[in-house]
Amino acid sequence: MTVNTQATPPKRTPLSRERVLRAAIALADARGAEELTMRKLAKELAVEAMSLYNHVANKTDLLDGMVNIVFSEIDAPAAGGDWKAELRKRAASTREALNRHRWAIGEMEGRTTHGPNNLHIHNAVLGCLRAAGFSIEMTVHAMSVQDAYIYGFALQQSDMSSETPQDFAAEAQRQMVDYAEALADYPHLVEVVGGYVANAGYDYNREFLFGLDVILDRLEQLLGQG
Amino acid sequence: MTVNTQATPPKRTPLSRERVLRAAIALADARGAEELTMRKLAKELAVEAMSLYNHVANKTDLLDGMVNIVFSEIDAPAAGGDWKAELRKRAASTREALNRHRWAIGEMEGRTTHGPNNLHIHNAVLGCLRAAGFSIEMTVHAMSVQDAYIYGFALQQSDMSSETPQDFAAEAQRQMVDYAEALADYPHLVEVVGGYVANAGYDYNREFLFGLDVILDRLEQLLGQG
DNA sequence: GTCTTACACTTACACCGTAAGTAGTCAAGG
DNA sequence: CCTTGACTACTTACGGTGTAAGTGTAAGAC
Repeated sequence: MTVNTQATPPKRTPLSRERVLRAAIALADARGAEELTMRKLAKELAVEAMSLYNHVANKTDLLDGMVNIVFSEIDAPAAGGDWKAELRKRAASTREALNRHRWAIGEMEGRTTHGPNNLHIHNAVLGCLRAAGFSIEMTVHAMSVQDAYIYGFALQQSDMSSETPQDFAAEAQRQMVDYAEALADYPHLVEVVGGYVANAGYDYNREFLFGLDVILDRLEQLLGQG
Repeated sequence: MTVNTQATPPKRTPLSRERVLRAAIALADARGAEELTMRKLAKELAVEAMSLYNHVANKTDLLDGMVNIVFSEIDAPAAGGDWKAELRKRAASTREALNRHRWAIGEMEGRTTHGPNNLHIHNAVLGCLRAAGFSIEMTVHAMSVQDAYIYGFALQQSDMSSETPQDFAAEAQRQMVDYAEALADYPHLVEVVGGYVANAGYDYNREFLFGLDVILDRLEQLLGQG
């Protein structure tokens, strides 16, 4: 005899779109995008797969909702302050969000519908650039180059298995051995990856910020001379 | 009675890894990555699905082979010449290749094995930068920022349905109508997309080259002062 | 009490990648 | 000539996928 005297099995909290999306993100974070299936997600929620369809229209809608939540984790830049600092903050928080949710970068590709949080961030970036004094035309250029860099960097990072500089160095050394027979064809890869990265390691964050400042510094020059 | 007097049905050319990969690329180019299935590919080759496995180990191997072919379409930069021009050529040909094969950018994500053509290009880029006088450390930075930008730009472009500036302008105007009720929340998007892009259009190639020169020009400055 | 609405359930289907086994073709060795 | 053995294309089958369609039931409205 259980404590539960008042009928009904253990009393499960009801499903909701929010709960479904959160669980989906947790599952994708933990096990990767290809492991996110309607059946496995349902099991995680102690429910049958088809029940999910009472809260999301289909799997694409599920992914749209998940991506929208990821965008909510990005800091929108403020207009009128130190524009470079604001844009750096936005870039860093974007990278961090895409880093927390590795699957997201892949799911954004080819998506034609942009969620409200995505629009909100981009509106803020445009506002920040305009307030800094960029012309409309230059604002378009500036946002375009930043976005390409930020997402591209996240994409690159998702290609690499190793995370910390030490891991990366170890991985680089392992690959040097694996590919040994072919390395004669790639002398510069040997020099750079084998002779430098394998020792110094590769700090994603430092690397990201360096490239970001390459872009922001040049944009600042163009702003001054425009 | 056909001309074929010598027995055997129409005499089909035998399968080969090359033929399988080419057909797979053609199918993915024409109908998108998600339409590329072993069965549909087999049908395209007038063969049964399982026959493909005599020439590719599995679907991942198929995709690896396809990606490797895409990399073969990229111009490797020469070392010792005008390094900015060489790297511009490499960047442009990469963008063009990823543009011809929209599915490729998505299939490169998360792939840990790099094909020989990929290694060849990156070796050449490193060689070009080293010959231009960059330190090893700066060479790593320089390649990293360029790669992120190039792939990121391709990723962004794959998100947009429209191709030509005119198409883009039309699309922008259509979206302005669709989202009309929410636009009050995004004044800067309205200004830039509605007031400028919708009229002037958006030239991907011009945009790409502008951002690329932002990066290359700043790298040149850093080379001079380093 | 009855009716409506919401939502989780079951069943079913067409499609996927691919493991396993079968059969036809074609070149080399006798 | 026939035999053999290697290829390679075939058939069948399995467990997985997203989701259409229909069923059952519990809570709230009158």
